[in-house]
Amino acid sequence: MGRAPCCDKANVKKGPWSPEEDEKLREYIEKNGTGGNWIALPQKAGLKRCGKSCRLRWLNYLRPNLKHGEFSEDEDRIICTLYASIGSRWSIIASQLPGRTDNDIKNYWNTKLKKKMMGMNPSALKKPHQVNLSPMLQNSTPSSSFKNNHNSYFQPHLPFTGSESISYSSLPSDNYSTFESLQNYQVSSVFMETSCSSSSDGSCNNNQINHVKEAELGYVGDGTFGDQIIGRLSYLNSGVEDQDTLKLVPSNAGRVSGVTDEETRLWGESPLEYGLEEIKQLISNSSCNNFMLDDSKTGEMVMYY
DNA sequence: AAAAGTCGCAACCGCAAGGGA
DNA sequence: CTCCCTTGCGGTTGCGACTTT
Repeated sequence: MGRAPCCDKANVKKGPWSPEEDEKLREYIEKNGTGGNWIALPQKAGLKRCGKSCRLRWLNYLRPNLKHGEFSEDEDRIICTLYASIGSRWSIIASQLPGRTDNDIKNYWNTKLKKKMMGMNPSALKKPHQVNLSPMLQNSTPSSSFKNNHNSYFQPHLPFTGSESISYSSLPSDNYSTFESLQNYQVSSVFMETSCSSSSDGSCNNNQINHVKEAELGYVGDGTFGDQIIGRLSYLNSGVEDQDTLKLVPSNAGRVSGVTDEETRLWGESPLEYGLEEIKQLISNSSCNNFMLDDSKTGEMVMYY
């Protein structure tokens, strides 16, 4: 027995939306809202469309304040940096680009930006596959493990609370060429501000301060500069659990020109500290060398390469 | 001028998660 | 606790527009 269809396929129209349908949908939602039920909406709005289709059309095209047209250099950089950090999690990426939808960004990445960034290195665009990160973490000697400021080594799961800051300062270093040199990283803030979301649900969590409940940290890369210590934060936020990704950057990193104060505010010290060359390298690393966290695994950390 | 190839975007599909009954 | 419904997400497809041969 198959999965129940979300709507009566025989009686719904598919394909491109006509201006009349757009108008009906826009008018209905502006007057009544979505009513929290997309499935029932098309019938109420007098549309012969699947609820999912209505939702998609509204979120990706009709919703107010959507930006259409060319992506700016800044947007390019944000997309590239985030893609290198978290992979194809378009909704998260979209949440950092007001007015852009996940679908927009996904299409833009797949059709233009990927080629723009990686034009000279097509082999870097092959599909990632998974490797298990656990052995790498387990086999790390103490000298190359991450220490927090209580002198304990990080495990893939490291619960912590409050505003404790994390720093890695015990390792020797005068260059960035080795794993050992991943030092002086710190979480610039464990109280992170989230920007207004433009993700496909259309919701908007303006400037909420989320209290970190738990962090999962892992080392991402092969030990060369451009690698990342990347992690995931769970928040305690008035009963609402949410997650975000953090990236630890060298505390002595300089600012990259062109990074706005607004971006810095949104991101603290993190991803936008990269210039285009570093981004390119990160993309290359994340799909060839290749490391992306798979958050579907919790007991052990998994990477793609 | 026409056919073939490529590109870009909108839309669809199916799975997983969330949440209420 | 389980089931079922709805939503959200990311991958994929379809197709019109444009370019090349």
